[in-house]
Amino acid sequence: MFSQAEENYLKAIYAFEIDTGKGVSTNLIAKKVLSKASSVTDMLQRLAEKELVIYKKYQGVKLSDKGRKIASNIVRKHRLWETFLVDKLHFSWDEVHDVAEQLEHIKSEKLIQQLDSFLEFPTHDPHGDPIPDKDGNLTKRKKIKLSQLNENEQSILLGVEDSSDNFLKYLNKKNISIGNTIRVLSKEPFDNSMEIEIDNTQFSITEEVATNLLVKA
Amino acid sequence: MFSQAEENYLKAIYAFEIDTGKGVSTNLIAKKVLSKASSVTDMLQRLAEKELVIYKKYQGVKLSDKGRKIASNIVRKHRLWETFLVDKLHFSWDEVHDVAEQLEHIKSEKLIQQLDSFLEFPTHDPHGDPIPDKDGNLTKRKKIKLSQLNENEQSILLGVEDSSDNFLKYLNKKNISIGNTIRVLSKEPFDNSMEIEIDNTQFSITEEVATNLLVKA
DNA sequence: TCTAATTTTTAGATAAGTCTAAAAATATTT
DNA sequence: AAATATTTTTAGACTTATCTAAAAATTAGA
Repeated sequence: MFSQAEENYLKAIYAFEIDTGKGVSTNLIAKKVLSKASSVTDMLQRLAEKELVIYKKYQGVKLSDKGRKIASNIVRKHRLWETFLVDKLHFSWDEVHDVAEQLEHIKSEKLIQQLDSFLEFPTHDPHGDPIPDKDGNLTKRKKIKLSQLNENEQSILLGVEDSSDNFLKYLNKKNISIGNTIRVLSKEPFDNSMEIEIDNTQFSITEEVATNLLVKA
Repeated sequence: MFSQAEENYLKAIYAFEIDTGKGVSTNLIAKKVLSKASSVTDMLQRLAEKELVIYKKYQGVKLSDKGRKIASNIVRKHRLWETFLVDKLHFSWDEVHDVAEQLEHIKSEKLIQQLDSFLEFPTHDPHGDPIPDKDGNLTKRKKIKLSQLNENEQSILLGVEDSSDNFLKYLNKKNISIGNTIRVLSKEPFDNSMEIEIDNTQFSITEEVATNLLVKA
């Protein structure tokens, strides 16, 4: 079995791997697990010895198949517990994270199996994130263009259609980033522009922009 | 907050205190938490510094009010989780212990509150043990004489009516001890003796014995 | 009651996980 | 491409929780 610390490091690496696909840097992990770079180096060396990660000094780290399986299983547990907390114990979705961080480390095959069944085999957690199955497979999440949302609907930004440098720079300037919740305040029928709100800030975007932003369906 | 190790020691002391009422010995704790006496001494000194226990060298240890509150709260969580596992996730009562040992250390006031409510405020766990309330109060458990059980019923031995030396020696010789599960195989109407089974061993006891054994009601 | 057995404590080690400070490697900038 | 800045690693230290072996205290027995 693995310690909670080990599991947290694997989970952090897993999260970054999904996003980027390449080796994850020491500093990035340090920020995620709230520790210092030197502690991360230590841990990566221990994880490498256990063959849970592939690690070369100064080159960042990747998960081994074994490591990835463990990581996805922790994410699975985390998201099932979040679902439990919201659906059964009436937590609001901003209260669940800390508790799920603890619950995800409980070790019992049967517990997770039964919980999954009790929750009727959910595929997504209350945030809309996919729940990996036992083998780590994720249900591809359906995304729609922001332009397809109606007034007063909101969703979460999952990606972009156009990843040109110019477009990304625009997003950066406007402080729009992956994970943001976007609410459509109003739509202008004559040019299909929309007023949106992100983090309590309101501004308008053109149709061009709205069709290039993908939000959770 | 307290570490899992600390919580486990407090829980162990709490369990013995309830039984005996006096200071708990180092060796007894060591056996309970599966560690060595020297480790226990270490931990007791740390717990004493935090004022969770009253500890004097070679004199055994008692819980402080603060320590008892923490301990009873862990027992509360343990038993609520056991109830959850059996009632909601369909665990059998012999499968729940290890998992509940882990779950009892999850830290969240709200979680326990909501779980308690979700389970409809149970007063006893699946083994019939009382679930302490937030303030550590236990619902006194109802006990009945073994002689009141009918054929094919079973229960758990909770105590004795007659604690004379002779009777206790008899119980010892027959290998009957607190916590044993006793099943009534048959009752003899003419002398009220009964055939019972304990730990897969069958033997008969007189009415006298059966009326002096208290089992869970 | 004095000796022997048992229990408990101390002393010193070890492993996991963390830290700070300094050294080494890599990346950036002019 | 050299100098500077940043990132990463190493070295050494600390804390928690554990252990073994030996010493000290208590308990039990002849």
